[in-house]
Amino acid sequence: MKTQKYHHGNLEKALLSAGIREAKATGSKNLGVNSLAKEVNVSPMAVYRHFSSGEVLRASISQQAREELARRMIKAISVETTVKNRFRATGRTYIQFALKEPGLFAVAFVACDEGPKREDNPSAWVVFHDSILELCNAGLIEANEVESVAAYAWSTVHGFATLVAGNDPKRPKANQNAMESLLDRVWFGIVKEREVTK
Amino acid sequence: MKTQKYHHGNLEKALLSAGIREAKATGSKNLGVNSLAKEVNVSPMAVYRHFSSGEVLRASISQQAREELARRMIKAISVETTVKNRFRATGRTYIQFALKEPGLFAVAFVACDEGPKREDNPSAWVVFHDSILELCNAGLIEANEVESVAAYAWSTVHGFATLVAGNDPKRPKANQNAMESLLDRVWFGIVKEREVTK
DNA sequence: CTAATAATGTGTATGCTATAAACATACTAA
DNA sequence: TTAGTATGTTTATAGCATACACATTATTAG
Repeated sequence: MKTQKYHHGNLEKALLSAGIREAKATGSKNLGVNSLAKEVNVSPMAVYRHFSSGEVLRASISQQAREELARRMIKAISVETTVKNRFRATGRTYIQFALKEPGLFAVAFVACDEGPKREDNPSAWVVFHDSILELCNAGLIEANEVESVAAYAWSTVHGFATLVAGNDPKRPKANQNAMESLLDRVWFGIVKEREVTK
Repeated sequence: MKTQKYHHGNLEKALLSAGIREAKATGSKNLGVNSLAKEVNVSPMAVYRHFSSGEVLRASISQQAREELARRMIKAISVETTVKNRFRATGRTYIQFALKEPGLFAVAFVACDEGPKREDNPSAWVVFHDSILELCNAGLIEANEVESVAAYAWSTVHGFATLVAGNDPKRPKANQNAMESLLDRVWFGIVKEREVTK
């Protein structure tokens, strides 16, 4: 057996996995080069063969976290049958992600200047935006409203998720009712008076 | 003249001021114990006479930033004459704070576990919440809606501010129109169909 | 007023982190 | 096989937070 072979095999993936594991457990703490290197039984400098800096490593972990969110959104959408429900499912999934995986969520959306700015694949933003284009195609909103609706709905859901995932004592109560009530209000903010007048 | 006196005079306040200055300039970078100590011409260890750790120092700087936001909200409210406009002014001020002072905004709302959790004074949250209680007293929303409206409106405004202050390429356009359009939608999400039916 | 004490500063030492440079090993392709 | 490339390790440097010992000033009690 060559348990301790010189070359790791797939250090890059191992580091990202370790990062995700740590993020789930403790959020953005413990995502340093040294601690992650130790976690995968490799010397700290080995990390730099795969990531040009600790910041870049963390940016990649962050991207992985966002892509995990996007996958959950896609899965949630797939079982819905109406455009309105698909849209709503993206928001619900986003908030539930923050509730179930607060550490991952925190890592996913830290502001980071670094990183090669690769596009997330899949991208939560794209999934979300597409669900709004669907609303437009279905005639529920006007074409010239798409961007403002996107900014509004994304802001609300992201803000709520941030608050419930955080540890602020003033954070909103994070139960199912509060979430659905929020999504109700988002919907009213999107359709404005149209729904009630028609 | 005793320019270089042994005791500083008011090191605590000087450190907080230096922190706010740095935050305005570069956000949460450069808020380390050493760099702030150097900025006020004092040895690093002197900092610990006033803050038990670097984290506590940063938490205090963060609190100062939030209080600055609260003061701007109070000022903005003071010139408005209707409950609706006062409410709207809190949201507008919040977003403009993020636009004009992105570094300060970032520092104000970093999730921090540390710090003695003193109440902000004045508190942006309290100012905002009070403006919603005013909506209730004016009969624009029901008493049992206050908390859900607060969570919703705070989430939307906070989320939008976070996005426009950040450097995400997907961030919403940060112009005056986008902000007012967002505030319009928030209002529809609050009053739902009541305004159009009455 | 003076001496003890508390408050607030400095200097030095330790251990942690990031990362540069040089060297070692393993994989791959001519 | 052997040269070259990819991927590790070791060692060294520099910065940061912070403990500990000591210095200076401010305050307060006798």
